[in-house]
Amino acid sequence: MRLSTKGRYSVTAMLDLAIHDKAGPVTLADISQCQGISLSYLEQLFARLRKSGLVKGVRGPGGGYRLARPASEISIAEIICSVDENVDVTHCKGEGNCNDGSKCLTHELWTALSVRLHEFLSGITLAQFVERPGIPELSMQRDKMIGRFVLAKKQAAAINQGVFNADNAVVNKELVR
Amino acid sequence: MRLSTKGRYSVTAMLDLAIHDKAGPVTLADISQCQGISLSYLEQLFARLRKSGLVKGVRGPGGGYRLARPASEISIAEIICSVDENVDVTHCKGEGNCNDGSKCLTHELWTALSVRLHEFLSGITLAQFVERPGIPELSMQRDKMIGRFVLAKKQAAAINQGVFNADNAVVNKELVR
DNA sequence: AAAATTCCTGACTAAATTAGTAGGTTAATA
DNA sequence: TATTAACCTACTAATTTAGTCAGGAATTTT
Repeated sequence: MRLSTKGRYSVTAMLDLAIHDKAGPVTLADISQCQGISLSYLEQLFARLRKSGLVKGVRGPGGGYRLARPASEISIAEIICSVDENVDVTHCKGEGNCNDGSKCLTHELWTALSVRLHEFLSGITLAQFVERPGIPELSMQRDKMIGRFVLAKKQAAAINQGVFNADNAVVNKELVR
Repeated sequence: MRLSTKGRYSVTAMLDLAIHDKAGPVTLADISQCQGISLSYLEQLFARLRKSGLVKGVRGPGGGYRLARPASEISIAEIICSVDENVDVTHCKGEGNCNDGSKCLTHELWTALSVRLHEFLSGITLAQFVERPGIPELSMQRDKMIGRFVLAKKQAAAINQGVFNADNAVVNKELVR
């Protein structure tokens, strides 16, 4: 599992979509302006997100992109994996013979870590972020300044606990079998 | 927080050091051979690890690198951060005005995620990995095939100097075979 | 003391990835 | 029909990654 700027851009863009999900599609031009990423580069990223079934494109005026599924069913791990094609980590192409004929030990250890990391990010959904206290208000404030008019009440009502609860701590402790 | 090949190389190399910690220093040439990374590139990575106080270099014949602290006190997060200098994520240099004058919302959300990820990796130590069942045995098996008889060599040298008493000799004998 | 071994440093190069550009087409709306 | 915005392909520039080279400096063995 890799974590580069590509993944970061995608996650933040998806967050943008999640925040405005109920207000309709979000254009890439808006995201481009708000986050300082070039439009065409965004298009490349969204082409992958679309192929992975994470977003749906809506053409024509008033169109844009929206989440293909509820934000509560889209994990951070999914987003990152869809844009960062996973590279071969091992150098031995899974044949298991790294220079000395025996199984490569440290590579296996790294793989184990990578799996745990993936599990961790799989447990975090877009919804958990968007529903954090204060976020809906901030979102509205920004939209106002830009000129986007979006929903008001429903989001404001969606205030509950913070993003991360005790679940993650459990994952952490289970790391070493 | 970033997670690139640089971080992966460093973590796997540090795992190698942790595994052989009791047998003495590990040379970069060995790691280079075992993991298929170039020696000079490893030297670059280890220069940073050393500056971060994670490893200690031992010069001269029989030298190499070893952990500066017990493996139980070195986290994966530390290793990754020491080689991957953190880039400015926000594009607004912390001034808080991303294009529209208001605070950049999605960037903050990303930062929140990044913090949690860091916490997650900070909770994982090298020792937790190395001490998994079966690992020490595998490690020794591999060393045998490569032709490293580090422990035996060190032990012999130590006995010549009269360091080991009978009890230690027994303990180390078990380690070798 | 000499030789072998290994760390350490800096400058340089090739490959890969990232980021951005340009120029279109298709589909939906007004 | 004109406009909007997704969608697509190919190309380019910038940056990062990975590796190379050459030359020390420190330390142990012989």
